[in-house]
Amino acid sequence: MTAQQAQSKRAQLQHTIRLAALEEFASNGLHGASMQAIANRAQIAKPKLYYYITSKEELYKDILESIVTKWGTLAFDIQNGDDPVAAISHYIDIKIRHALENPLECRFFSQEVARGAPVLQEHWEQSKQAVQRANAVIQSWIDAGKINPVNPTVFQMQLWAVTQHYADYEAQAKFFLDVEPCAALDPEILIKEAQTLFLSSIKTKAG
Amino acid sequence: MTAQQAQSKRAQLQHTIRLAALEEFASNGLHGASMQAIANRAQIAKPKLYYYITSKEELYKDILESIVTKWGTLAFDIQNGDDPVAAISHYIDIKIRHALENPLECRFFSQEVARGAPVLQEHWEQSKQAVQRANAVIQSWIDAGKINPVNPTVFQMQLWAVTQHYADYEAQAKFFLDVEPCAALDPEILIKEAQTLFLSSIKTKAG
DNA sequence: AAATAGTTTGACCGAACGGTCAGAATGGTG
DNA sequence: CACCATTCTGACCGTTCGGTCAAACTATTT
Repeated sequence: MTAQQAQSKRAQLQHTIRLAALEEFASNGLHGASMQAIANRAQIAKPKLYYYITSKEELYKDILESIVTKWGTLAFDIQNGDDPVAAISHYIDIKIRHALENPLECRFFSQEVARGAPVLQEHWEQSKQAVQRANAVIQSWIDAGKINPVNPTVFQMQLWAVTQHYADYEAQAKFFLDVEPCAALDPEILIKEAQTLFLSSIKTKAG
Repeated sequence: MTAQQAQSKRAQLQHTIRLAALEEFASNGLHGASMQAIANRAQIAKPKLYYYITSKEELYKDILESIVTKWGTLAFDIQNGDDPVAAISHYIDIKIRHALENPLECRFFSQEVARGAPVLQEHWEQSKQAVQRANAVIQSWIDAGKINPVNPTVFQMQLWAVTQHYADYEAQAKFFLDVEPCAALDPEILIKEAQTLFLSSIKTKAG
């Protein structure tokens, strides 16, 4: 085995562990997750697991941090500052697809927030800056008469709520939409309906 | 101590236990909750706790059942079948107030759903009937041209997502809205913004 | 006062928890 | 082959887990 192969094998195992931990934390939260269960999911012995991590809390913090970092890049970071319809449509599109494709990350995150976000708090300041930047853009749309007036922060939370919902309440959504638990939700209809909801609410009578 | 006083004291203690368990389960889920922690929150010794309950799972199921029963009565059970604006406005009003006043129940519920709703599943059939009844009403609004066409089930999930959000993500919402963690969110603005969102989306060009 | 019923608790159980460690296996390098 | 670093694991640590029980305490009844 070459050094590259060994490194790749190691990286692969680390990825397997992260996935196993993500599953366990997303289902049961920090306190409810069991290291034995994570080891079982990763199909390794518990001491082997501890060869690759330092502790339960560190593993939890690492995963949370990587989620926050990743999400920072796909925040409501409006590129098309002058076109509200395009910006909001695009955000809803990528956010719902992200929720359907990464439900574990989403539920991990909401588990943390449900606990009062003790670990997350360190990372919130940067999120707040993203929210405030978006607030400024939304406010400029309002001032320019491009959209009906709304509370920009509340509007962003509504966007978050609707898009995140299909990850957090995946089991319920599948049940109500008659989708088999093993099958995937259809993103197209959810995206379309969400876009309809938010775009018709912002449209001015002039537009 | 009279028999009535004893009964009342007993009922009061049972209520204290339920509240302590609700807090613990809402924060940490079924697996993450500790019976010792529940006893501590209720300020009683652990064997005393077990004098009033049978087991952790039974306590969890009892609380979940009482939540589902209570929510069944305030479901999207449209009284004003002929007035979509009034029906939706009223639903948003009571649902957001309920979320702000009972965040623990809401988070208990979403913790259960995040796990895949293993315990909740028994109760879902009745929820589905409520959803389907509401679907019929919404469809009748569409057929009568009173509202723009939407997918009725998705529309209900969007309503649920936005209203439930302020309980599930209470910590985040307070942070972004600059509300102290100990203070309460202002229901009026959240209700108003939610009503604006959903009512402007359903309004027909004719209306 | 004695008997009875309901309530509370210290001490304890086996199991599972997060985590450790010495040593066995494994693999690349001289 | 010997050597060394990396990877892996059986056995184990102290603690906490959900849960029990006999005994003590309190309150009501006779």
